[in-house]
Amino acid sequence: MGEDQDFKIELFLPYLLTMAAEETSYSFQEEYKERYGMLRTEWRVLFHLGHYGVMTAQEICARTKIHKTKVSRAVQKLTEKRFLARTTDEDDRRRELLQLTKAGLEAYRYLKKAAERHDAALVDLLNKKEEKLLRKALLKLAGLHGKKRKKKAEG
Amino acid sequence: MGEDQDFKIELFLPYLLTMAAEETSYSFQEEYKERYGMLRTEWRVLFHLGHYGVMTAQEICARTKIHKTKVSRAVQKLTEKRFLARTTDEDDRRRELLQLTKAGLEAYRYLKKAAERHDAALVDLLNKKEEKLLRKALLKLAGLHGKKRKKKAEG
DNA sequence: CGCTAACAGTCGCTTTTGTAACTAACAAGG
DNA sequence: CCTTGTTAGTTACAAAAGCGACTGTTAGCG
Repeated sequence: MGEDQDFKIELFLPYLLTMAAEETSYSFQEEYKERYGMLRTEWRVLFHLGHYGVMTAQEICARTKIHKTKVSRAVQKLTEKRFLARTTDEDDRRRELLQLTKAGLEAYRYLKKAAERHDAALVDLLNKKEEKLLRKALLKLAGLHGKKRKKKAEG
Repeated sequence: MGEDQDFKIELFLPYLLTMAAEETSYSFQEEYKERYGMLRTEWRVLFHLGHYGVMTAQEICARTKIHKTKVSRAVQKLTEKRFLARTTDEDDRRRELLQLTKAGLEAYRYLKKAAERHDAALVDLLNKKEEKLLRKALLKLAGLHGKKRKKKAEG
């Protein structure tokens, strides 16, 4: 028992990714939590709206892979905070067009800058080659890569 | 509004890491969830005990950075499942020595193999260089690279 | 039209987490 | 021995996530 030499959990990719994600998210999380009382999903929704402009909840779901109930609740919270405004799409009354308010846009700009700072601090731990390959590999693993998946020759 | 070209959330490391972690954890999660009704923390505790042998909850906390209440609850669940046995350390009656039962050890062996399979499938998406640098970079970002374990016999 | 299916988004309930306060055991100084 | 402080682990309660079922709207089809 103990100390098998073969397979260590510390090198298991999902484990390693989770650890790295939690570790690196922590300090940035403080910013949006303390300054704006936001949760992670709220920050993500805010960021997407700031970045892409008007979107529906469904489009945010598709892009982030966050479940629709979670997005729905984040949109509620952001609305309460007066960071976003919702209007029914008159061409399809099921849809709601989401858009940041002025205050939301300000928060977005502030947090974007903060994110850039945090990202730079992290990149600082790596060398150029590592950074480049890391982002590339992560895009692949996250399934956010353009369909570059190699298909296995099937029978 | 929309489409700034400078900074994309998709390239923000904490975001990318979280996405990759969630994506890659999903399929493996099914295994321990469906087969053993385990939660993620339970699997991690099980794995550490299987890998390192007898440990206390506190040692698991230190190694995994999981909060002690979460570990405590995972230990409870694993005990209910008869996957681990606890004995008070008579040299320090605050401490509890945790050890896998036979059933726990079986589950550990099964899940370790499953983890190896999942890891291999992920590595398959990358090339050799990417894989090597990815793990190295992740260890750094996760703050786990300090502990270079010696090959010395276990003591 | 009237029916059924699909979709956008919300609500309610249960499970999990986070946080702080708690118990019990040790340790060190007087 | 007592006091005070620290550590291992648990418990209680509130916040958040997960998941199914619900409302209202559109789309397709006979």
